[in-house]
Amino acid sequence: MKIATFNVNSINARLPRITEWFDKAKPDVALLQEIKCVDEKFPVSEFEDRGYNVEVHGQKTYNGVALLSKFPVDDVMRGLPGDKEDDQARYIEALIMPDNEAPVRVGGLYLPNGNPAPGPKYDYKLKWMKRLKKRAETLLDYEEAFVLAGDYNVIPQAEDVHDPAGWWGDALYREETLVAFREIVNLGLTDALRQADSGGIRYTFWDYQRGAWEKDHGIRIDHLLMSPQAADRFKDAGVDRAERGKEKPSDHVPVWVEIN
DNA sequence: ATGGTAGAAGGTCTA
Repeated sequence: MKIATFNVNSINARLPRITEWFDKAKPDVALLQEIKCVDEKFPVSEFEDRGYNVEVHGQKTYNGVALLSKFPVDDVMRGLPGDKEDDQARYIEALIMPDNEAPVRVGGLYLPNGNPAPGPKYDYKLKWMKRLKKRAETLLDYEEAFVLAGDYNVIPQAEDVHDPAGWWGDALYREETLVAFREIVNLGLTDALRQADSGGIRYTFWDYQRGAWEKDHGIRIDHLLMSPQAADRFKDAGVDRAERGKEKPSDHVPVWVEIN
């Protein structure tokens, strides 16, 4: 089963790129972030026509996530538990039920950027990460295969950024962020890209500004974290880097994992 | 030392 995550930076602005990528990459499950539209404006039929079940957790202007699956889905959950005041659409989860493979639960997430740090937006990011940790703990208790994938807005370590010294202190790359991220990973999750043999670890985001793509000034912030039961089924993972060089691209590229 | 770009919405914010 191929599970992909892709921060599309507006589903409607990106529609030609996305449908083209779907037809080529053929993910079984796709988790999309920053769709930037309400549920009613999501181009559902574009994906239903390609054989996907479509689950959307939309929001006007900002954020918004979606889950697309070739297989039947159950237990769909919209929103990350743990804060009733939080009305930002950043999390969607479902149980994927293939016909002749074991089921896999997937969570698609758009973790808050958190800049400027320190400040209220950064506080929100750290709180959100604590809630995500809680959710991961709950899912681990089920002792089943799951993948938490999305735009984490976290640069895990120096090799994941072109200019570590320049980035240090940013909300994506500072001590409290890394501690919070490690607390989640250290529950027993495996970063899929780090398992990939060949060219697995690559950047997944290049800013639109300052010619970041041309200079390969990227960062790795889109991650797929696997539970032990999913990690045992790991086959391969990769980054569809070429998408960044196309016409009207997102500033992120798709990242995927294949499990048996 | 500031602004460079992109998107949605709408005359500004977020990234």
